[in-house]
Amino acid sequence: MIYITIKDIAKKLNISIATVSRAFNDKSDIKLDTKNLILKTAKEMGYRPNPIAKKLIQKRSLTVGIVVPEFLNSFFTEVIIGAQEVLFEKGYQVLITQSNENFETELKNIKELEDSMVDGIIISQTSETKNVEYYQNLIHTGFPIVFFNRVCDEITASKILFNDYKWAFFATEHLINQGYRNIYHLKGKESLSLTNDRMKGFLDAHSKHKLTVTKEQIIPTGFTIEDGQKVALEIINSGKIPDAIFASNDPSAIGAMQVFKKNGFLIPKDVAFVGFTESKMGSIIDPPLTSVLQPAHEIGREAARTLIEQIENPTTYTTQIIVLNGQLNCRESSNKV
Amino acid sequence: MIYITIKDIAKKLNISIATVSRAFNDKSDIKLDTKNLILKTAKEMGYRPNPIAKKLIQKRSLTVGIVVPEFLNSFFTEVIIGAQEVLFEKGYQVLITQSNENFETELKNIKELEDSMVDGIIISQTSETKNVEYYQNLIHTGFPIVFFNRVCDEITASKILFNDYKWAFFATEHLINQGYRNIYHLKGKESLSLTNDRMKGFLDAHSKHKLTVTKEQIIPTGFTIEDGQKVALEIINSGKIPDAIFASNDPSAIGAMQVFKKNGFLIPKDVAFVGFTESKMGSIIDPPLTSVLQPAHEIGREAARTLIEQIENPTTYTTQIIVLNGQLNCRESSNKV
DNA sequence: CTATTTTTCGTAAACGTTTTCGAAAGTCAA
DNA sequence: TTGACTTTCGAAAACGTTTACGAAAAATAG
Repeated sequence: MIYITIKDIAKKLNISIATVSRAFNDKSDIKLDTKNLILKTAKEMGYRPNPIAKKLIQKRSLTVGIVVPEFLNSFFTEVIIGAQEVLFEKGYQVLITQSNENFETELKNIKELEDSMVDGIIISQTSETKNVEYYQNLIHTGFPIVFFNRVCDEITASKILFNDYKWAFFATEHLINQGYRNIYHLKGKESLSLTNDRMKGFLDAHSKHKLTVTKEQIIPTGFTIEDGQKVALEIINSGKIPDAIFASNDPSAIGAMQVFKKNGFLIPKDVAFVGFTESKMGSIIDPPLTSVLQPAHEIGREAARTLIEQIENPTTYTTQIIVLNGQLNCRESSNKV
Repeated sequence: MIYITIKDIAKKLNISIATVSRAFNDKSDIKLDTKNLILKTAKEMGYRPNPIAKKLIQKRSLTVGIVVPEFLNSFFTEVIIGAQEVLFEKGYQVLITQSNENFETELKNIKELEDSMVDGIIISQTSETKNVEYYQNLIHTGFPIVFFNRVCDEITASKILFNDYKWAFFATEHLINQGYRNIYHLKGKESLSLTNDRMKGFLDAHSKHKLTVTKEQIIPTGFTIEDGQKVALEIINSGKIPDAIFASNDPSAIGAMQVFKKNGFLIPKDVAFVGFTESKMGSIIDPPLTSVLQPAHEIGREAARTLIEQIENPTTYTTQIIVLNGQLNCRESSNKV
């Protein structure tokens, strides 16, 4: 690879490299004629500005990191796509890492991103995140960071959120309105605020309709299909069968539903299912899964926008909490009749 | 952000920056004592080497680009994960772009990656790729590039392949062995070699069993769920119903199967289905979809390995064609009886 | 036509590294 | 002690940009 530099252009035109540089940066102190001449010959010579040299002198990497628990899940993929859209448009490169639901990997990713000198980070934490100290130090130094979806209450930083309480409430109320009375909730890991928000929505929907909830209706679970399968087996083996299950995400709902189906239960006649954070999978299974649609794409875009704002206005910027709206998509899996 | 540089360390220890640099690069011409002293104080001062400066002087970006048609599809996501694993380990950063099955976007991505001065590119082309000129020029300049999965025959470069012919043959033969006789093939876009390979496998399996294939058994289709749905409707409306469908990928198989189910056909009694490039979706639908498993993860790793080899041995490297093995996972969707 | 302002450009430093070259210091044998 | 190596280090250039500063040239005012 042989690269053309501004030096080559300068030499060819018998001008200084400063002038060539000015031509490319829309500076005012250059004559239009020379600017055009430079741009023209640069094009002819096949010049491409070296972004690395630019980054070095400007002391900005024009790179941001994204940390997600995993990206086989279509929700996170959608978020990433949305974020990339606005980041690319603004000239940022994107480094994507996954923590595999492991807190140490998450921290390792963060540190590697720091070593890569990213200008900022967008992150959805693992369900194992306990130690928030590292984040608080980072934020304290003014490092731009935006959280989304999986967030810790203790951390004060910009966050792109979803009203988990409200939509869990609606989802539960939907089941109640359909006539289901013995509803189980598969709740996620304790450390995440969304876990408690969704559970609170579940509980308050019951309260509103004067229904009591017993302790055994609430079952801690993980976020994977396998977690759902495991918990479903336990429920079936216990002999106490609910008439509906509200899972705190789609994969666990799908896993549970699979097992119930396999064991001869009719969906939704015997047991109804509602998921959360609608996934493509949910709509192709049989019966299609009722779920809360999160605006994943918009979450990504909003996170990117917020992060860029923070990066480009380090002094004036103040943290933002943005709550986006969702939608309950009712499908067959929760249709009593 | 205030960064510590080797200058700061040099000043503090009253030595030259050259020596500090040597300490970090395992150079031989430095005394062990001074090296240890430097590393120790560097750590104390919180020094982090600036990767951008390093890249500039070494004239390597230590970055590679990946171009995929989309990454909502779990196959490509898996490939990316595999590739990232080995690339990260070797110190490379990864820039991921998607072409949205659009050739112009694909080319735009390539050019942007070039502008980012990536050291190499891993790519799976869109099904619309027609003009191979740009690639041939690129390859001719010695630019490291590895193709996988979606590949053009006309391009001579390193490729990580799958034996599409063989596995399409096996998949078809499986249907024939099950007793299906009127099998339709949903084939993909012409421009991809895998399209023809899979079709040839389909045809040859029929020949082997002395079955003739009529023209209407082969239907050109796209690669999405929607494409599958559309073509299924057309088939149903035509009134000529096959007893099995071999699609050239999972989403189109899934889309078609959905429509047949909705129209009252029993799977696999009335119509059997076989997909290709096994996806997570295929295993959770009802009935589970028979499909050819491609070693996506390994494809990614192999592509990365090959690319790195090419980047790091520009003179001695010769192009490699690597064919990986797969597996036919027979599930309910193609189980006669 | 001179004085002043404005426009346009070149010089040189800077960004944080790596690396070549040569010099100083240390080691060893005789 | 001398000479010949060997080890260890520093000075300085280089990578390809941007930009502060000042000078030259052009434009304007009087």
